[in-house]
Amino acid sequence: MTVPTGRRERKKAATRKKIADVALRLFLDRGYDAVGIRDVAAEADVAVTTLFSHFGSKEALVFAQDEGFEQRLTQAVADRAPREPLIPALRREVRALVRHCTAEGAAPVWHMIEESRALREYEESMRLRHAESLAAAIAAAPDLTRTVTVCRTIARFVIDAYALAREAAEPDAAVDEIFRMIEAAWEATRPA
Amino acid sequence: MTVPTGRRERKKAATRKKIADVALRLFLDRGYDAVGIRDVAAEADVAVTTLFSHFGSKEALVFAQDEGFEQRLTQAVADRAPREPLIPALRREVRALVRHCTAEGAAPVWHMIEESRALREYEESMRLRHAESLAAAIAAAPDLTRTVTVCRTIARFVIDAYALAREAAEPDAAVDEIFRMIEAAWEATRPA
DNA sequence: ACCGTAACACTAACGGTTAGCTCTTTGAAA
DNA sequence: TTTCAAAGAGCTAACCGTTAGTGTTACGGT
Repeated sequence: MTVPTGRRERKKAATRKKIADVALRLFLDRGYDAVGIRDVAAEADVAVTTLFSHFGSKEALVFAQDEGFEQRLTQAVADRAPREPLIPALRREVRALVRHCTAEGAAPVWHMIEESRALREYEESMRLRHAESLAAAIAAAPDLTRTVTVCRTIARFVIDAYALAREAAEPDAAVDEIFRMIEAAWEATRPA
Repeated sequence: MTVPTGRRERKKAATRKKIADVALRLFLDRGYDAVGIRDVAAEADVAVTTLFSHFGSKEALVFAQDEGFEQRLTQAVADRAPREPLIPALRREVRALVRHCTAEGAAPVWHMIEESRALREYEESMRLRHAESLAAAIAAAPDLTRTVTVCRTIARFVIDAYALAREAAEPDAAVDEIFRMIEAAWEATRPA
């Protein structure tokens, strides 16, 4: 076992962070499409291949910050207080996530994402992965006995709520409105 | 106004069809990733630029067949019998769509789609567009008075149902199970 | 018969991504 | 301490999807 004080890991993390920071700065500065991978690599003073060893694609550079998004949702399910109902816990977490990305400073980034088709597609694909994780977390909760299909369905609905509320004129109200629907859908699956 | 008997249009349609057919054959034969755009163009005896004037991307070649998917959903909403409730009409249509693509002959194509990351992402993106169209159709129905957010939410749920049922072990049963949830969600939004 | 234009073709390039190989650093076994 | 294997990083060169630029042909409306 290696003690977590690796110097390698620190260097690697530093390189990764530097690339992500440089990339975001350039993208916001000149526009996502106007900045090439080679530009980012040059400005971060790394080789193109190094950049791709840290990030799977150009789009991934933009979403490097919001890692843990996935974890927050699954933990909201797993870390509930005993017997706390599922849907309110998820609503609370989704509201927090929506607030986080409709906050002041985040506006330029989300604007950029909506502008670029590639970034939109990448985020949609990310959301699906998150939905799968969430479905697994719901299925694993010992106090919730539902079919696999129900778990996957509710997970998708929750992710939809996040996506839709973010785009709504009044995000908080939209979260409430959509979660009333999700609550009803969940209740309809209560086993006899 | 032009009479629809143009020879040009027939030729164009023939070229388009030939490209799509050749592409699908090659993809199923050698695998999606192993076949390049230049291969398809050469085999269909057209220039690469011609191919791209008919199809927006390599992925679009695969989905050339299922055009009208979008229309079927929006028409299921618009063409309801007077006072026919929304959700059963949508369930009927979704069931038909799911059956259509879980039928015998379609299996190799869907297998190919699930294998390729690019194709999966493309289809997800397509589904989102379909959800937006469906939301517009629901919002435009004169007998359904709901907020914009509710319309968009229900539309997403319906598209989710389609996607999830397709992957389920028993697609028909999954459609029923998910639509019970959607029905409940929709009822919860009934105005006082 | 004539003209405008839509379809198609060709070349060349751009930009994301990867393969192949080398060099250096680092952590740990000998 | 010395040595070694592996991981990080680099370079070159290429592949592949996609597009711009520029003609050329053939059809349809007048």
